[in-house]
Amino acid sequence: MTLTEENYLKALFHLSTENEEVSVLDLSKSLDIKMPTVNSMVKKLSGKGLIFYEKYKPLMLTSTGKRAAGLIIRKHRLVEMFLVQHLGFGWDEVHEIAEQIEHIKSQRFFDRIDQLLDFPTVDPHGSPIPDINGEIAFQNYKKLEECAEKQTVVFMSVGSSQDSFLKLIDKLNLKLGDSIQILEIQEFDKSMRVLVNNQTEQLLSQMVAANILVKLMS
Amino acid sequence: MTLTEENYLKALFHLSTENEEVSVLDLSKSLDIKMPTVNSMVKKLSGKGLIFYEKYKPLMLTSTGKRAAGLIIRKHRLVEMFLVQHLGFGWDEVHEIAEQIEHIKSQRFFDRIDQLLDFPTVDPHGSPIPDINGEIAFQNYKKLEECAEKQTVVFMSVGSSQDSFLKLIDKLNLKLGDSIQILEIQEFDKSMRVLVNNQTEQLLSQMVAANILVKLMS
DNA sequence: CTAAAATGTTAGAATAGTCTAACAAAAATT
DNA sequence: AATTTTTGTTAGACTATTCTAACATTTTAG
Repeated sequence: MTLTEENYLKALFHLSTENEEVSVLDLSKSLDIKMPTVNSMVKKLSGKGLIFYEKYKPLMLTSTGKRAAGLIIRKHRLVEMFLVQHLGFGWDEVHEIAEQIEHIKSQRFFDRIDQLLDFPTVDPHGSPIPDINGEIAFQNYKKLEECAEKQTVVFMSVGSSQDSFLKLIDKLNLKLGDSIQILEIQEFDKSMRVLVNNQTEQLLSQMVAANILVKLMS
Repeated sequence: MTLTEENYLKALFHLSTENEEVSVLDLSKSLDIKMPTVNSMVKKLSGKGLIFYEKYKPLMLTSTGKRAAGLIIRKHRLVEMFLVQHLGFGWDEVHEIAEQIEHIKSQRFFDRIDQLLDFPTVDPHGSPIPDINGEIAFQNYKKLEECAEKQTVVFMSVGSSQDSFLKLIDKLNLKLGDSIQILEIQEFDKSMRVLVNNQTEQLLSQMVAANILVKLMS
């Protein structure tokens, strides 16, 4: 498989997780590649048995395609974890580099990284790392936005990996694993006053709270 | 610069070190790419100011080209070192992977690896790692083949990175840094009986001795 | 339910990098 | 010096991936 094909599969996989149906236009926007190009590539991948394609119908990965995409995402996330844990990069700096390294052709290389990291199950953003079969674990997290006043939750993952969002979370001194107690929700703008790790108070806009994924305290 | 262009520069750099003059044919063989393709690529790189090119004349890198090639080789060798020291690969396994990772677009990535390795000056095969300006240190080593009986020398580098050669050196239990005392040279086939680290005796064919690079004991 | 808007497709062209076939120049050999 | 061999070049074609322009279908809105 070429680098280009891998990128199409990966994008389609991600879009399929986020939306019920994925259109050629969605894929086109997500890859920043014009529709006719996407159209022909989708046909090609359909010919290879990686995508179900019928004219004017939504796009879907076949099980082979899903597995292939999962394996690429696995590599991406392993690399991100490695970059953070062993090369000292910030979680806002690793995406671009992982985007390149994920295409390296060497199973052993990724196996070694997996081993070096002691077989992690999540990446630096809290996203699950697919297993060696490309199977991805379902994570049942809630958006902080949807939680009620007085609840205490644990920060498990982020809903966006946008640079500016990650940098903001850093600035707010929030880290994965932190406990968050919701002190007050403003009726006017749905912003939240929260207590982090029973120590520091922070004010979070609704937009930020929408991208903070949490689980309830067990 | 594209991956392809980088590979042409690197190959030309290596050939220039090995031979007085480098022809289009040499480059063609080294890259396993047909002459007409090489011819047009060389013209392109000449247009970019990386290669001096005149019809029917030997090929030469410009100083810009030399620097660019040096920087790619730097990345390659840093990565090889990393693969051996941190991911536990053997020195016979790292070339192919480094060949891919050397093209990653991220200065910081290689800077971090350099730092993690504590700024190494040689790669796992004893070859010098070019500095941040692509400048490569000259190494004045002798072929073991050319040394005389009774001399004691130190194994500093290998003259070939062929898989089969490296595996043989492993099998002979020879490592960079080992001392080698030449006990006897057979007149018939120029094979050498040597004493390694004052401990084990080995018999080395002339072909092996020709690819073992050494310095005299200081 | 028809018209407009959005989405999807086809056709044809562009670029990068590769090739083969044919020809040209330089080098080696006799 | 003439011929052969080796090396180098040109021309033209192919594949992968991209694009724009034109057209088609589906969906949405009045």
